[in-house]
Amino acid sequence: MIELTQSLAMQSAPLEPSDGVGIAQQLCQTLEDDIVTGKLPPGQRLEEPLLAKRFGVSRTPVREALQLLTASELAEKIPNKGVYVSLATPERLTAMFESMAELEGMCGRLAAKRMTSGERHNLDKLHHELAETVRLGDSDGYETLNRAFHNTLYRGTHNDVLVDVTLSVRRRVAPFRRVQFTSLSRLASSHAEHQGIVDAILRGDVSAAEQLLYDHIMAVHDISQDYLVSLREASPANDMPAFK
Amino acid sequence: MIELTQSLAMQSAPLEPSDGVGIAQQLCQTLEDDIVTGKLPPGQRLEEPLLAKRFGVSRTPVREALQLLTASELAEKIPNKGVYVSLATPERLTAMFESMAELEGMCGRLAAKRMTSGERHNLDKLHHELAETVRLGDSDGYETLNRAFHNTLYRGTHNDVLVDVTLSVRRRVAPFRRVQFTSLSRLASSHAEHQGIVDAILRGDVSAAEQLLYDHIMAVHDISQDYLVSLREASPANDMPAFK
DNA sequence: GGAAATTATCGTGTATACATCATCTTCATA
DNA sequence: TATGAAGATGATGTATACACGATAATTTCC
Repeated sequence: MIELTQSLAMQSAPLEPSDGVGIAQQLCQTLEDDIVTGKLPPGQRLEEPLLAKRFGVSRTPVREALQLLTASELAEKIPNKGVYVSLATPERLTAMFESMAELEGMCGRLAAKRMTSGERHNLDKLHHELAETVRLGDSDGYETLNRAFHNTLYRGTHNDVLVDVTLSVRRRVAPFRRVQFTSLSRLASSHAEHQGIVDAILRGDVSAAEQLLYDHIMAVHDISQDYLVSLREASPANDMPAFK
Repeated sequence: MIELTQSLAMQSAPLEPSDGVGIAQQLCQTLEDDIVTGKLPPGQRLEEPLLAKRFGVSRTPVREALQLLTASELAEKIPNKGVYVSLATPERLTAMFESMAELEGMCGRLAAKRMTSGERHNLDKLHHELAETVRLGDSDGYETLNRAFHNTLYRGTHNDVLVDVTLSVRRRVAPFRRVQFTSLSRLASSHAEHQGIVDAILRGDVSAAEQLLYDHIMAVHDISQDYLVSLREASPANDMPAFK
């Protein structure tokens, strides 16, 4: 737990206030990245004074950033108790995965119906670029391109609201989905699943696209479930207070 | 526009700081109600100093409340420009309705599969209570019970995340969905549609439940679209600045 | 007289200070 | 020695003050 506290207390990037937008947004982005990448594990407490010191700003933008995180369900705010990185229960993780799978399936069905030929081509192109990262065993590269792959699918629905909703759920599951990329064999099977999805989209098979995407998401469920259990067992998360 | 400014400037409820929770949450709830009920029309600007004066609090909780509104997409925050009640474009309204319809259909499908007999009984009971409000022409009562009816459906999925997502989208469309209840004939047809939905749920017909709920939501689309157009034509909303 | 530049005003973004609440520690008493 | 209460400590919730940026009006110059 010491190293975690250190990582919170350590001075970080200068965070120039005269950037494109406010400091709070930058803070939120930074914290979000740290949460998704696991630097800030689920259950970790986020104290305003520490973060303020770390980034060399006052408490106000920190508060705002924490509020943004809370709004996107990446963190939990407990009145008079503090803010904590969200730590899901196994049941809630299952619920998140099922929702994600349903949403991806929905997007796939609509995308298979509505994507322009240009969009379909882009998807296929990303799929081939992903093949290269699999061959190299480049899990970081795969993760990045995989995100772009799915984003392309979402946007293929031509429904901005649906894109927003899907992205918000994906952000919530991201900290738990991420572990799949540590396994090279999972990388390969993920890519194999993509193949079927791309085929279905290209031939406009709405049912197949929906079903394959649903399965594609649920395939990661068990892996993440194990990861979550290990987190809840041996982590500083156990001192996370419950709601009253 | 004068009456709008007045409604913003007028002193309101005392807003005791020692309530159950923080002032910001109360503020957010109040503003949300005002937005949904149309007291604050889409496009209306929300200025921190005005709201602070109105509620007799400082700018800090006001800022927090506006941020919460922004997070739930009920308001838009434009850097260095202010916060405005969200005013959808016709395209975005269509996207919202389609998303809502897809989500309701999804919930209906899962609910038809998973609801306990007790839950199915509750749904049927609510349906009969709704019949009474239709007979009386009580549109306010219908709106309240209708909300409970759909909530019961969502919870029937036994998936908390899906419930959250669906509720968040419903909040976003609420200001535009609401106009349907002003027409008594729409009240009657809405209830007639519920009949088919309840039947499908009770007999566990997942496909019918999904399809009927999709149609049930989309039936309101045209009405709301007309309402939106009338809003955008004759409202102070036109001075709402665009993103840059 | 018109257009452009400058200044004044207003609102947001950030920082600092104060008040309130919760928790932890300590000391006294049974 | 154990238990409970009271004070100390620290974090959150709120309020006030200052800085920056934008917009609009006025003035000046062409």
